[in-house]
Amino acid sequence: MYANIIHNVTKCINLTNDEKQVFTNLLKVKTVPAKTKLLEEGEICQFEGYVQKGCIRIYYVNENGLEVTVSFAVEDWWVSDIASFHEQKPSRLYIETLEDTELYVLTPTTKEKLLQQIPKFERVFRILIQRNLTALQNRLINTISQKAPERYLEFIQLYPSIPQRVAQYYIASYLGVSPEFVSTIRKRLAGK
Amino acid sequence: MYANIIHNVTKCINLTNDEKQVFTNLLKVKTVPAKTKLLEEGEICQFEGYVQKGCIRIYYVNENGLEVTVSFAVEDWWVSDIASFHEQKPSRLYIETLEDTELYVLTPTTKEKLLQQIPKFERVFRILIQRNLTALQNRLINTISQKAPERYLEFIQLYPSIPQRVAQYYIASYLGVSPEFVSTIRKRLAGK
DNA sequence: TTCCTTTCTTAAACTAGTTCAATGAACGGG
DNA sequence: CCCGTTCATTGAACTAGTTTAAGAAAGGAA
Repeated sequence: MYANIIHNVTKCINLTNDEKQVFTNLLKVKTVPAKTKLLEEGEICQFEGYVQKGCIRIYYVNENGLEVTVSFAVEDWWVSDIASFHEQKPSRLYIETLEDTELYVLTPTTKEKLLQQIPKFERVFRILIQRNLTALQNRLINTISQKAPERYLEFIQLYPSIPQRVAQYYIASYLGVSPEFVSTIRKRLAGK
Repeated sequence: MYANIIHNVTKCINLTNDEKQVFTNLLKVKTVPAKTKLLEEGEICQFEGYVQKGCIRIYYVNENGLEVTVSFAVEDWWVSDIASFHEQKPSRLYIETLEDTELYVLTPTTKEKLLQQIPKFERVFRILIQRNLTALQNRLINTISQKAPERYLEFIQLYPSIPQRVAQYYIASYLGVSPEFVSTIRKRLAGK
C-alpha cells in the first residue's frame, strides 16, 4: 500500500523497517472525489500531501478573475502551499482535484512528530522545497524566453499524462495563452 | 559595520551578543568591482552573500543566447544559487555585479559551522528559501497574467531604486520584453 | 572640451497571440 | 435515445509586443 511513497522518500534518505513503520503510521489516507477544493485563497494550508492516485491542480486567481495554473500534481508528486503551511499564514492559492484522488497527508502536527522521531526527514523536505524552487525558476525562465509552441512542447515533456487527462483550458492557463491558441498550436504541431 | 546584517537576521531570530559575535566572525567581507561575475553557468555556487552595498543581477542565458534576468539584489538582499549551493551541483545561472559591491559571504564550510554553533540559524535560512519561493511564484503569476505595463509598475514597486541605477535593457530582460518596448511603456506612463 | 562608445528613443512594418462569434464534437442525465 | 451542457475548433478582426534601422542623449577617457 505504501510502496510508492516509501520508494519516493528512500530516493533521498535510507530508512530502516522500523522507521518506515513510524513514517507510514503518521500518514493519513485521504480519498477525495474529483472537482474538490483542498485549499482556497485566504485559508491556511494544513497539509503536505503525496499523490498516490489522481490528479490535482494548483492555481491562482488574479484581480481580473483570470486563473493561472501554477502546477499540476499527478501520481508520485507532493502537493502543498509550502509557504502557507510552514508559516501558518493565509494562502493566495487554490488547490483542487481534477480526478478522484487518493492522498497520503501530513499535517503540521504529524510532520513535527515525524521530524522529532526521524530527524533525517529534514533532508527530504529540504530537497522537496529546493526542487520546487528550481522547477519554478525554470518555468519562469521558459515563460519569459520562449514562445508558446516551445512552452507547449516542454509542458508535455514534464507532464506527459496531463493532456489526456484534463481539459485543454487548464493547459492554456498553465501556458499563459488562450484556450483557442492551444488549439492552434496543436494543429500546427500535428501538421509536421 | 555589521549593523545591517544583524538587523536583517534578528528580524527572524533573537541573538545574544555572543552569538552575534560568532556569526559575524564567520562572515567573510568581499569587495567586488562592477561588472564582475560571481558565478557562471556550469560552476558550483560556493557562497551565500548578503549585499551590504551595491547592486547585483542574477540571470540565465537560454539556448538562443537570450538573457533572462531572474532577479536583482541590492542593499539588504541575500544572493546565491540556493539549489547549486546546497546540492553542490553545477548552476544554470550567472551572477554578476552591476555596481561596485560589498558583500558578506558564507561558504559551505562557514555556513555549516554557523549551523552547528547556533542551530536556530536553520530558521533564518528556511525563511530565506521560502521567501525566495513565494517571490518566484508571485513573479511567475504576474508574468503570465499581466501585460507588460502592469508588470513594469510592479517592478518599480519591488525595486524602487533599480531604474535609476541600471541600464534599461536589464529591466527589459527582467520583464520579458524588448528594450524598445520599455521605452514605449515609460512614455505612455509619463503621458498620464 | 572633443571624440567615441554605449544607451535610449522613435517610427514603420511585421508577428504572435487575443477576442469574439459561430459551429462542431463529446458526454452524462433523464 | 434525445437533449442540454460543456469543451474544442475555426476564422476574422483586432491588440500587444518585436524587429529593424536611424537619430538623439548621455557618459567616460584623453
